[in-house]
Amino acid sequence: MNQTLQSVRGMNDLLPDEAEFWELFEDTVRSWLKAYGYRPIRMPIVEPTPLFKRAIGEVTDIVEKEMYSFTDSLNGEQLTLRPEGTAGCVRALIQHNLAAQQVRRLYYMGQMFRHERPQKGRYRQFHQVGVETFGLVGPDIDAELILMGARLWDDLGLDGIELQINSLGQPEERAQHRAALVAYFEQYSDLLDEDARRRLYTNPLRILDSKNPQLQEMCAGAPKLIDYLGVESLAHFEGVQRILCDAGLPYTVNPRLVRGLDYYNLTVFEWVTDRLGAQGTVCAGGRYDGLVEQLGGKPTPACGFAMGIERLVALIRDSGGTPAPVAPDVYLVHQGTEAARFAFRVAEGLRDQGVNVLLHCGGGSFKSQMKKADASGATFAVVIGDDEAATAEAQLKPLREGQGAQRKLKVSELAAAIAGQLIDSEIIDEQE
RNA sequence: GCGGCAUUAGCUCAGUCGGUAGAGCACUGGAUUGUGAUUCCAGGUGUCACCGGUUCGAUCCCGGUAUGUCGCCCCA
Repeated sequence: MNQTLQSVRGMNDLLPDEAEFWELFEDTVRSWLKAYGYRPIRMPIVEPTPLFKRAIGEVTDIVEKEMYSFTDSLNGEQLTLRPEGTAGCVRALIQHNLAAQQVRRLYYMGQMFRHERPQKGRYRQFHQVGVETFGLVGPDIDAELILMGARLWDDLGLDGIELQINSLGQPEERAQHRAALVAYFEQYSDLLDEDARRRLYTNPLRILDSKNPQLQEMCAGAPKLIDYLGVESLAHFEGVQRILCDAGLPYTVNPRLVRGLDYYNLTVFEWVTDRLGAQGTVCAGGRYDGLVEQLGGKPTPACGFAMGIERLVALIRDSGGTPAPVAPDVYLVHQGTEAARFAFRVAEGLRDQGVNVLLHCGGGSFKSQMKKADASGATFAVVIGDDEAATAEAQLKPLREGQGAQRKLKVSELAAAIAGQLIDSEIIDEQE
């Protein structure tokens, strides 16, 4: 195997079986979004590096060590392959003044790039569906975004995905809590392990997640974020929960749920499964009211989430979802010079009438062509030799059970006969 | 970025106590020269991931690299 001709580590090819699966997933996602009135937007994969530094935060792991950043050698611009979609979406919103046009609900799907060590469910090029809303203060829209998730899991036939929610409050509330938390941990600095010491000033909230049992005991008494939330923040959080309760959607309030990106405030949520090992989060999001202004736009409240497509597709696969491969209606078998010329006309004529035709190419005996017809999964073989070509006829041979014997038909009758039998067999399928 | 495990035919895998390898599936051809799926016959495939070391000799032992996988970090 030639080492130089491999895909980049963590960036994978999707072969036809897998790609068909993805198309099915994408179809489901699009009709789900349409049901909620969301409209598509497509942003570039490459954006100016400062966009992500300003949006995500200079001191986050993503910006510090995971971004594919480079200098355009032709003009010296600092560019980055997008590590997430929200920043670019907000940039587009501001640049085209979409908020003024009452565009409030948007979605996109596409690849993102983070230079992490690849693992199952975590790749350097990965794909997200992003859903963003602008100009809506919530909590109704927060709850809508959460409820949408539940419907999608249902549409995809998935269960066992659990909802966790939390409120991060406003930045000043969070800052007060963080200061109190650091002060608390400093009191017990002799108890902190190496890991916790490192996080004390970078990410003190993560200390609460420590698996060290001694630390867990001490953490139980640590200041809680919810005690630092003001009246308005609490009311917002309660408003979200009320709608979730009204909808009968079960959830867990996880006070330790935080986000890896700096721009979130108030509502945050995650949909989590225990079936994907270490990468259990399939969908996560929350409110980011300050981001639009932070990036130079007019103050605009916003809320959204992102789903990991690789993770969701893996879940669907694991739960046994394997779609039937896409098969043509007809495999067109032909032999002879005149038959070959005629076959092209027949194939195009059938396609004109809505029949999916795989035209045999490359010659070979009838026998070998029939083998390929069978392997293609086609419902029918249409067989044309020079005899048929001479009389503008074709043999219509059913390849599957219960569809009768081979018939010789005028080419002009072919499409109708195929359509008729396809409908008949669908009725039979439904009765079964 | 850190640690554990793995890497043999297109796919799934077996195997050699160190003497350069096999099965199933798939593929190709044939069973009276124009017809698939079942059956029968025949056929081919691999630098045993890559680079180096030990050895008379390595796919098997050792080291490094690459890729995957599990966990950590972090995250969708």
